[in-house]
Amino acid sequence: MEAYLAGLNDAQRAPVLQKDGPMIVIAGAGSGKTRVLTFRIAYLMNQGVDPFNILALTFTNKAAREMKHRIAQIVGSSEAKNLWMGTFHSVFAKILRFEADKLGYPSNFTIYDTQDSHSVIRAIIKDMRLDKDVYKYKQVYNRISSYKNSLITVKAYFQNGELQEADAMSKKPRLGEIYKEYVDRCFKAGAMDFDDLLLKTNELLNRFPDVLHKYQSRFKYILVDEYQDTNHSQYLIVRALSDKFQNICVVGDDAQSIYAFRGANINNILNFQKDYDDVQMYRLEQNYRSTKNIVSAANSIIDKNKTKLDKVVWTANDDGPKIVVNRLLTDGEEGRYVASSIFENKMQHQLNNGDFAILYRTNAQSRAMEDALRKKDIPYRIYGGLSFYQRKEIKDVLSYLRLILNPKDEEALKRVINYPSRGIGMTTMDRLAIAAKEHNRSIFEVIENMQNLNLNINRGTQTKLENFVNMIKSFAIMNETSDAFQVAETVTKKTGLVQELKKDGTPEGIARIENIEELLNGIRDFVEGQRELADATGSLSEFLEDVALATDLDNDTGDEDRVALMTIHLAKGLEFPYVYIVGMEEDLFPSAMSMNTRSELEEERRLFYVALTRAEKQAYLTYTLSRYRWGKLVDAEPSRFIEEIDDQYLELMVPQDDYKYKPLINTDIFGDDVDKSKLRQTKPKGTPPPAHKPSEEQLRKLRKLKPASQQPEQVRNTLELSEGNEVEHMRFGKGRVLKIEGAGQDKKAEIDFEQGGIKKLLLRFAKLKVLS
DNA sequence: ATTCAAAGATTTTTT
DNA sequence: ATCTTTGAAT
Repeated sequence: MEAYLAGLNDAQRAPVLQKDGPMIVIAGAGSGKTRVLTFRIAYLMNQGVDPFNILALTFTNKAAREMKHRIAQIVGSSEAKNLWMGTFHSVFAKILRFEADKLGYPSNFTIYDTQDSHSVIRAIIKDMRLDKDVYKYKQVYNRISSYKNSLITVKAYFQNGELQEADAMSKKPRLGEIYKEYVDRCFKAGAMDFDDLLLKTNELLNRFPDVLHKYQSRFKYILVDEYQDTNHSQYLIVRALSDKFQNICVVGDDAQSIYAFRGANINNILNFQKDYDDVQMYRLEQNYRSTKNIVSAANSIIDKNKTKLDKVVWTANDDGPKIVVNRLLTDGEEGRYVASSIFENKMQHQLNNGDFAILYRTNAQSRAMEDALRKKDIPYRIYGGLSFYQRKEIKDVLSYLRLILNPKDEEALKRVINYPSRGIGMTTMDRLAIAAKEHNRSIFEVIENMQNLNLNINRGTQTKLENFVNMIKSFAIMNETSDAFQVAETVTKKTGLVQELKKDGTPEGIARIENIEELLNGIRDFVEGQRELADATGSLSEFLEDVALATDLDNDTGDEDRVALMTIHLAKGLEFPYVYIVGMEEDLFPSAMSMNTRSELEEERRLFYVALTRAEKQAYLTYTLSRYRWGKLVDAEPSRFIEEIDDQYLELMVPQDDYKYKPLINTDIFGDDVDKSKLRQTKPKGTPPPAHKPSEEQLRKLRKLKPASQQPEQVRNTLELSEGNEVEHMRFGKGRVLKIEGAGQDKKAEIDFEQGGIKKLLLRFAKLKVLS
């Protein structure tokens, strides 16, 4: 037996050594599942399997890179290079580019990000003259996205009366039309959205048996990480590809399924054994990551969920300190507490910044944490949120680059045709759009053939349009002989983008120029990096593909020592010695939007489970009494999840009783060492105040001095309803569609509560019971 | 066509 | 509180 296998325990070794056949590995948090995957691939290669025949699908590109790296250490880098590894999206984007012509797409198709998709849908809703308050673009997009992830094409949609009825019920009878138009526009623009990358892969494999056969034969061994978070579309791809050899290994943890909102289907993992013959099931239950306290606390939480596989996670590690729970006055104070605590821990235990993570439910919570860390001079890095590539100035540059490769890319065109302004206004664009539709050509092509098309556009504007098209064409010619960096540099110079920002002169403008410079540096690094790879050249198309599918995490070099700030979703798969979970409050975590059904609430609970199990040595939970939301100070109450943890694992730090009654005259009472001169240095604009100083009104609220009659009535719209033996938690409000899931069965109902109110709800609910 | 100010919406989570 | 959209003025 290979020497490296000695580093595995028995449970881990078993799935590594089973070379062939379908298998599922249920891997508890911190049980070394990445190790198993890595060693399994290495073992396969040592057994003579050509890396060319192995496909490994991971959750992030970073995970793929790291795994590849570790495999390279075992089997040698020249061998490891040939492995197919990456996210579903990146792997199948590559395949789709190769096979694009079969589906009628150009091989250099654009990948629309969510922003682009939103913009297309908004345009459609506008063009169809629909009420944008009824047809909210985000809702429409989500709906379309979920159709695509369930493989419901436009055609299938119109054949399915139930779906149409459901959309009509929610007052969107024309959703199908929007869907059709959206798909048409994307196709005409030579663009695929994220969901298309999976949907079109399915289409490719279904419609072309020879293509299916080719990839089936190629991928003799398939491994899927984080299988609990695959959606139906991904599931079908995996099934199709593994059908020939059935050498399929999926790894996952049902307790960590947190992407149902994105279409992930937990049944994929629960039902895996039914999908293949003779499935071997392995369980990894020993946790190597966390202390006993953390593992036990996490177990006590997940125990509250009803839908789960039987699994007992345990650890041989020390007890460790208890989980510290702390109550703070406001989100500002929460930030200061976390920052001080990190500082103290660092001093006391001689730790690095990188040993700490602050996790939160929503991106908006990062602000308070940032402010506090900055004041304490603790370096941090925020992951996710508005990523670098989504910033306006960066998207502008990228749009030019996209247009060079794919002139049909309408979203890119719209973005830059008049930025910097060239005197091409909305009127002109409207006329071009109409002509494009009429002749079934892209706007770019219409401009190219303006002379022959008899457009109602004056001579001067025509010249401007010609100039624009010629500029893009000249870039395209340059692109044939130059690398991504050279092209991008020329674009920023020739288009006048940077000059425009320089003219602006504001600090924001300067920051944007710096961002563009950073982008150029990034492209240069990318080009150099690509040149070291065998099958890459550093071309523009390679760069754009990388950008479209890269996440913040993927770009993390990890060479800087910083505290990590991220949402819990982003933290999946990561681990840190010290973890702070902030904002443990009702309506925030669990989110107010996720309390309608038990399954949603259970997903929130799994999310909390994920958060807690990121911690190796110690976890901290914080909640506040009031928090700024929508610019207002809103009362908060502790999350039910805190109560759900067995008390024996917790250490409750209740602040001194009189704490909140102290007069809040200035920030000094927080014991904060506010150096005001420094604050001015760090804030370029020179305006912002040191800390949130509460207004008189807020003070009253904090001290609860308000007369009872003036206090806003606390709306407690949580209700427990019994149905059979089940108790459902639910919330409702006026005009809100309430989902009710029946106990363990498939009955589902959606009622529109136009009137709201408890009495009415009960009445309506009674009716519902009769109906269902 | 461009710019500026007022009004209005907005917070779940992401490839 | 912040970001986006809309309308009016230039």
